[in-house]
This record gives sequence, C-alpha cells and structure tokens, in this order.
Amino acid sequence: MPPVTTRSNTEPRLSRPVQVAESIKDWVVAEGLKAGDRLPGEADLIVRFGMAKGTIREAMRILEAQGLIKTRTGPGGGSFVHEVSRERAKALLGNYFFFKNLTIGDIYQLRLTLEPELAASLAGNLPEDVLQLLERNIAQYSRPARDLEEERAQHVASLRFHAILAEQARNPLLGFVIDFMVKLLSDLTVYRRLYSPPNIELWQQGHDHQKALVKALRDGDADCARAIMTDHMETAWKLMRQQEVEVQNRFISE
Amino acid sequence: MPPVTTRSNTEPRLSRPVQVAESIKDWVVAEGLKAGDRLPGEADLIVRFGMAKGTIREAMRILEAQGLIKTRTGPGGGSFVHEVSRERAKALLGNYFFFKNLTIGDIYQLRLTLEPELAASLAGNLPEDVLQLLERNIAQYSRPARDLEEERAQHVASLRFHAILAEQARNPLLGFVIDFMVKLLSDLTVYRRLYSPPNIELWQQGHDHQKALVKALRDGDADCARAIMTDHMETAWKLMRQQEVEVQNRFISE
DNA sequence: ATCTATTTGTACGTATGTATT
DNA sequence: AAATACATACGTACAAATAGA
Repeated sequence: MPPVTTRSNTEPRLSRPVQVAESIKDWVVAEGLKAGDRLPGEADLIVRFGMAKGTIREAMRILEAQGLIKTRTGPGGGSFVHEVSRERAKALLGNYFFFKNLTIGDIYQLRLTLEPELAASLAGNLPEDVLQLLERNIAQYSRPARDLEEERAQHVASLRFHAILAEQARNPLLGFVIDFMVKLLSDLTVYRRLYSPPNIELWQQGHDHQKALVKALRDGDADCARAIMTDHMETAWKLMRQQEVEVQNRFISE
Repeated sequence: MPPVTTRSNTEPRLSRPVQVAESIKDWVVAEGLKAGDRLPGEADLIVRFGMAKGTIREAMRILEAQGLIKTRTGPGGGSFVHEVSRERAKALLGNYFFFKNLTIGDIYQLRLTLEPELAASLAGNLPEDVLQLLERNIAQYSRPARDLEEERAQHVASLRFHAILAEQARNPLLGFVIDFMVKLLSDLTVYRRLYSPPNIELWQQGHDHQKALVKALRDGDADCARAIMTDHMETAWKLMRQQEVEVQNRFISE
C-alpha cells in the first residue's frame, strides 16, 4: 500500500504539528476507525509521539479545522473521529473560490447541465413530505416582491428550492456540487440596481417552472422534469443577466 | 455589512483559537489584504488579542490547515496571506467524500455532461504547446499494456489527459470539478481482477478518441470536440464497468 | 564563511474551565 | 455537592531557521 504522505523532498520541511496530524490520519485509517470513535487522549498522544503538549494541540487543531475530528472536554471527553460535514466542506471549498472571481455565467454553465440531470434522477423518487416541503417553499414567493428587500429574500428562498433537491440526490457528488453552487449564488449578495426594473414576467415564469417541476417529480416523469429544469435554468440565467448585479465575495466561517 | 461569523447561540461555544482565527479572517478582508501580504507577527497578535502564545499559534494552524496562510521562520518571516491552492482545495474536499462511498457511476454521471462541455469551450482556444503536451501524453499509452502494472500506469496517464484539459478551463468552477473527479478516479486505485481480461478494443477506441479530440481542438471545431468527448466518456465508462474493480478510499494529505 | 538579529517553533509547568458520575 | 477526568489557557525559557551584515 502506498503511503498516504507522498511528498517531494525539495519542498520546505513540514512543521511538526503537521507531521503529527498526518501521522494521526494514517493511524486512524490503519486502525480502521470510523466516525464517532475515540482518539487517544492528549496525555497519551504526548507520550506516544514524545512531543510537547502544545505541539499535539496544534496538530489536533489542524484536524479539527479540516473537519475530521471534534473535541469535547470533561470526563469521557477527548477527540473523536468526525465525518466531515457538508457545511464544512462547502465552507472550505468556498475559501478556494474566494480568490478566483467566478462570474454568474461560470456558475450557470454548470447548473444548466447538472440541475436537469438531478431533476430527472429524482423523478418518482421523492417521498411525499419532501414534495410538500418544496411546495411550501414555492409559496414563499408566489407573488412579486414589493420592495428590494423582499425581492432579495425571495431570491434566496427560490435558491433554497434547489438546495432541497440537492439534499435528496442519490449521487453524493452531484448533490454536493449543486448545493455548493446554490451556496455561491446565495453568498454573492445581489443588489439589483434601481434603474433596471424587475422583470416580473421572467420571475413569474420561474415560479411556474418550479410548480410544474414538483408535479413532474411527483408523477415520476423524468423526461418532463429534465425538460422543465432546463427551461427553468435558462430563464433564471436570463433573469440574472438582466439585473445588474454587484457581487461581494467573502470568507466563510465555521 | 453582515458579520462573517453568523452563529446560532445554541451550539457549543467556540474555542478561543477558532474565535481568533475567525477574527483574523475578518480583519484580513476588512483590511483588504491580498495574497502575499504579511500578517502581524506572533508577538504582535499576542498583545492585540491579549492571549497566550499557544492560543495564537493554534489559531494560525487553523488558518494554515485551511490553506489561507503560509508561515515562514527567520527575519522577514511571519505569516502571509496565501491563495488557497487547487491541490489543497482538492485534498480538503477529498476528505469529505472519504466518508461517502462514491461509485464509479456517480463520477461518470457528472463527467458525461461536464467533460464535453469543457472540450467544446476549449476548441480553438488552446496554445500550441498545450496541444503538443496533450499529444505527448497520448503517446504514453499508444500500445496496449503488457502487464497489470503497466496497465495501471497507462490508466493513470490517460486520466492525466483530462487533468491537462481541466487546467486550461476558462471557467474555474468547471475546471476544478473536472480536475477533482480525475483525482478521485486516480486515487481510487483500481486493480483489475485477473478473470476479467482487458478489453483491448475499447481501450483502443479511447486512445483514438483522444487523438481525434486534439485535432478538433486544434481546428477549433467545438461541436466536433463535444461529440468526441461524449463518445469518449461513454466508452471510458463502459471500460470501467467491464473491469471488476476494487476501490480503496483513503485520506489525502497536504 | 561567520556572526547576529529577527521571527517562528518547541518544551514544560501550572492553573483554570467543563462536564460526567 | 464533591470528586474526577478530561481539555483549555497561560507564561516563560530555550531551540531552530533564515536573511543580511
């Protein structure tokens, strides 16, 4: 089995905490530990690695930052293997794109192909309560917004529709990517400029698409769901392009 | 401007190092620091935050683990804002999928739609040296492998073809996702079972596809490039399905 | 090549906080 | 309520790395 840490020897040597963190990762996989399993305590690790408390603690912080462990105080406390949460994964990936400046078009290029794929795969596979959740979500923006603030709230809510679908994906990769794009679009806080009036017609179309989509999903009509979602993505993109938008990147936390 | 750290007050309180790390992130964006800019030194941070050395160091380790800073010792050293590298981002995201067990099919569902999209967008936009790089890459597996080891090497090399394309993407999101999937496939070390003989024919088809693709890319024929890539993905998937494969997840480092 | 100044890295002892029993 | 078992935080001292004189 190839070592987990494959590293060229020209790079600057790794700091000890990083080395320790890597060793612990290796140890966890070697030991076959799963989420929830307990790691050796601080004191234990100190003697095992023959290193100072601070070094061990820094190593744990590294693992924690990557979302791989959680730590609790008190008796029975300690560090525990933790399945990286989707939120954490999205946040970490968001930091990467913080420096690239993505355009709305970049995101929609992917949405345009992936969201219809997701919709098709979900047709006939959603439990009734999820379908109802989708319908309740749609109800939040059944009428055009009256002011800019409400418009923004509706926009975020309509994105949430897609996040709900993404959560239901059978394909974890597909679900994650779509969920992440929804997050990007939500974070890119959008301020519509005053001189570009809201396009009520397009907005209404988007709303109708979502209603029709829920029906297709309930009926199990995959082809129909795919077609509707394709239309929906196209109008959504058109809507975004028409509104002059101001994009604001930011770091993501926790 | 909304605070970066929006947090419900029911969750367990955040540890100080995490708080410090968040504060530093906020400070960096507020200050408008860019990659390469220097952060205050350890000693400085200790007095600014009124906290102990260890606490500050743990905070820095958190930021470092996320790929947001790099630290150097010596005069003129210190911590510097760092653009999260693609490698780091892929590794962090890989940890997330370590716990989900992705199937080859999951990955190909996305590749099947995204790779053709990328190919089309690159047609006519690649500099000659990249095209030659692609051709040299193809040459590595122009003949069928003679043993299992060589076969595996060829498989990884043929994946590299797609990584090269992904690097050239104008759309950073599209490029990243494809690159990440290539990484997943490379990491999923594949051992062909002995009783399933290599399908020389399909392999040859894949090779021919790549050659034809480079031609289409050079000629600037987007539609042709898209069509070839679609075919290529389909045969690649077929190839994967035919070979009984054993998948091995692992943590990813650095 | 050697020294020196600067800045991070490591070590360790002690005290405090926190949750379980 | 008290004892226990953990992590958390602090402060000092010293070691290592690196740039520049």
